[in-house]
Amino acid sequence: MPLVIHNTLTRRKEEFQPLSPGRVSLYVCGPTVYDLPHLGNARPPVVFDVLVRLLQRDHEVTYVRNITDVDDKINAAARERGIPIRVLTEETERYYLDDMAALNVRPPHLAPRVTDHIADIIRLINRLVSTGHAYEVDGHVLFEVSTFAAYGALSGRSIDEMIAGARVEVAPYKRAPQDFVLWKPSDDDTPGWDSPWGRGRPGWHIECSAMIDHHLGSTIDIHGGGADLQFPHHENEVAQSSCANHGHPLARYWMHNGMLKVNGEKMSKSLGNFFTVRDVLAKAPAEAVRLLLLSAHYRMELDFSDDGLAQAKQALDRWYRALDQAGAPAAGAPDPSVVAALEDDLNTPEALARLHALAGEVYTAPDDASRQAAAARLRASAALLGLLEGDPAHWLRGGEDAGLAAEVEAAIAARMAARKARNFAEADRIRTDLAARGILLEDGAGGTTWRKA
RNA sequence: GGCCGGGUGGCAGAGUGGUCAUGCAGGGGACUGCAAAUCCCCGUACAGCGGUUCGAUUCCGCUCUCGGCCUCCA
Repeated sequence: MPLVIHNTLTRRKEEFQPLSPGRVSLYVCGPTVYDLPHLGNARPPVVFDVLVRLLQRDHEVTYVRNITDVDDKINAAARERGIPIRVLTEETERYYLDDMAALNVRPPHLAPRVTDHIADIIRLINRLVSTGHAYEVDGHVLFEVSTFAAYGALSGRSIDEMIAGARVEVAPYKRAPQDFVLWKPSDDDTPGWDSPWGRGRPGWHIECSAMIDHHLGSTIDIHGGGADLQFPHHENEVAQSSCANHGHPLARYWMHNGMLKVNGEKMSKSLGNFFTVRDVLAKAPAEAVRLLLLSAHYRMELDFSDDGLAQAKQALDRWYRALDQAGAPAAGAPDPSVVAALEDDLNTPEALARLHALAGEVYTAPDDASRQAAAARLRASAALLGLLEGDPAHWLRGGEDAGLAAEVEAAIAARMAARKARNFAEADRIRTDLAARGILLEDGAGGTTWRKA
């Protein structure tokens, strides 16, 4: 089955064909590092991590996710905290990478920083100025939107509509209200770099165009990001890059993930209704958080709730228990049904339903051999989603607390003896005591096993 | 106001022009000394109103409603 992707450019599903067979270039907009990432910020990395895992089965993937470390919000945050900008951005980048690692997001192949690409940005702007797509006014360089006929194609809006919207910033130096900044002057207290237009810093959108151009070339296969970036960010990227590259399209497939919501509203810094990834990791296992983020289709909105988190944990309990019962998992191949679900525009809910079916096969297997085969398929299938890669015993019984394990085993033995003697009051007392400490016993055909609640 | 995307059983959440999602919760049963786990069975769900059709939750139109973007945003 071929991979099918919903392309924002055409608003329909299309069969994915990379520009060069067997090779895929992917760019996803990364974080602006001024504050701890919230759960909504984690959705694109998790979603596109699954895409990369899927693509890597038969493609050589080059995945770039930038770090934006030049931005006015960064400047403001650093000023507020009274720390150097560099300290803030490095600290925040560290937090971001740690949080993503906790969510089992594999690092991208390249994670370029804007500060390392100022020269590329200046060169790109120069190309736009010299070809008449950008103009300089008082140290500002602006992109002249009217020079790009296809402007609005990605986000599906016309310039007329946007002007009618009248919320576009109308700065006196702009030739037209929809023109946007490529370069702006910096005062002495603001980070800046020397340029043909004086000391200044890049505008918001140009960085991505410059880094894509530098690392991946003029046309990439897939560009991803949050739906809220579709306009103006991605629209402006398209305009800049196309105009700087003789009309070559920036990306052939655009993918946008839906917003994470809290109580029906978009989770966002400005609304203040956000949970940082750290907040959430404090109350649920990281893998449950990852599962929750994959429990709705990536293009749909996803309402975050503690109940959803609890359900995700329950599902993992069931799956890990299946793996645990099957013994040491052998290497396996993913189940075709899971692959097919993911190849259908990353239908993770369907894939998760298949995982439940595979777990059922483990539980109903007639013999050890078929049970292990089913478990191997479950594990390999889940790995495409970045799930069930941990040790089942660790998930169910916790870390290497040998003392606890020995103690529980001793209690289980004592209970077994009481049961043999038909002293059920004593047996139940032992079980109840353990339950009070969060240890649950499960009597199976092969003896009694235990797990943490 | 303009543009875009949703409204599916108690909840979460896929999908389809004509017997099935799936998970959680709930009910019944099996197993068990009892639990837990697991297995089996169980729900006239597709916002409303029209239309197309032999047949629509699925296609079309309208209405209501929720959210996103249009300003920083993943």
